Amino acid sequence: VAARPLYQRINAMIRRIPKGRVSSYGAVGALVGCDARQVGYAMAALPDGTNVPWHRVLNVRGAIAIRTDAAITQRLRLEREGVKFSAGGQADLSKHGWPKRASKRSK
DNA sequence: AGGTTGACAAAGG
DNA sequence: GCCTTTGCCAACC
Repeated sequence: VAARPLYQRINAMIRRIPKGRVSSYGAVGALVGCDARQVGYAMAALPDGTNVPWHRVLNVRGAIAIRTDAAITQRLRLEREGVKFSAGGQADLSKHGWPKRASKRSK
């Protein structure tokens, strides 16, 4: 499994995220066996027409991490999939989080 | 071969 | 409860 580049393993994992759910960098990182930062790094390296639903990946708080205009696109796509955001622009990970068993801490 | 960077996270103040 | 500092580890220069 470790034969492929790390970012490709990460992308494969993110593709596994069901529609209408969101995961976190830390969770994905733990699943692929690397640090959360590498997940974010992999996202930044994604091509535009990628098949990876990168918009389903949020930080551990359930907020969008990116600081560019793409954040707006990300939020819109998630809302279109049924993910609701709080007033502060945060999604409820305990509700939409994935995987469900590995509940993230509500910070 | 070495130093810098970064779509994060957890701990400390 | 918010802001700052430290740790992480792969990719890039």
